[in-house]
Amino acid sequence: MPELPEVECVRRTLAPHVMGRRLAGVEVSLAKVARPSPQALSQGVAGRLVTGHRRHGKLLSLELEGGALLAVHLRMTGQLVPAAARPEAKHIHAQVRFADDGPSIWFRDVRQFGWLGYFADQAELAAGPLAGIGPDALGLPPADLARLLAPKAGRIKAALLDQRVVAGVGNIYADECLHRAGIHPEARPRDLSQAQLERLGRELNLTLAEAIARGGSSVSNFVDADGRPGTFQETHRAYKRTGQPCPACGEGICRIVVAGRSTHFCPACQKP
DNA sequence: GAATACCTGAGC
DNA sequence: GCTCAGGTATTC
Repeated sequence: MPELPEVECVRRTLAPHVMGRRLAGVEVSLAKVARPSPQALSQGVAGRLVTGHRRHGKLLSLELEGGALLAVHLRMTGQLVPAAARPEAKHIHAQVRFADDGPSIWFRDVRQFGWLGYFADQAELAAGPLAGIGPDALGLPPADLARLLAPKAGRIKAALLDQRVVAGVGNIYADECLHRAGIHPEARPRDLSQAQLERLGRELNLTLAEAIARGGSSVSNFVDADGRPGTFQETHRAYKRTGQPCPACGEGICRIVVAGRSTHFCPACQKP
């Protein structure tokens, strides 16, 4: 968290705050959040217009005049908040400033895992944070997901969380789409049918699209770039619902650990 | 492919 | 005061 839907919501709400504005620099108060360094980040972006915005998996990037990019990874608790949202003063590690002296964008991150980076062009981004990353999960044809998963010998949940297989799925949406597809999180993709894997692909697409429509899941401190939380957590069927009834059959939701991650599933709907 | 490190705050 | 939360790089 934030995962693909939350990053997508940040992208969409951030756009009106930054598009067409000229950057002045980035003031960094915690050096490790700046890549490759606070100086290189600030000098790299300074003077450039923001001309576009993209997302690949959980990585957000602003396209700058001349082909350079300002990329942001929110990791666990990162937030991008415009000054208008009156962010809490604590845990703000960087301020993205604009030449028009208008409102800055603040980078806030309680756990300090997230980062902002300057990349000279798409190739540098592709060779860096996007190296080895699989196709974006949003809109991925179910047959493609099935083909990517089919040869995997490990647990299906581990494969979904592996960004090299498919980009953007984290713990919440892995549990949610496995529940909707009726697949046990410890199942091995290799042992599943083509039909089961394609159903998973369809459910993943539906889950991500619904989550985006509801502004994402706010399970810890997630807010979009307008400071607003999402509501998709209200419709979670498995994630963090240990002991509560499965919405499909009424059985109690179970919690186990898979791939080192807390995992929630219905023992009746998701038989091994 | 699994364990560990990185972090801080929430909840016991 | 302890455990847990979890995305990803690193290390076994």
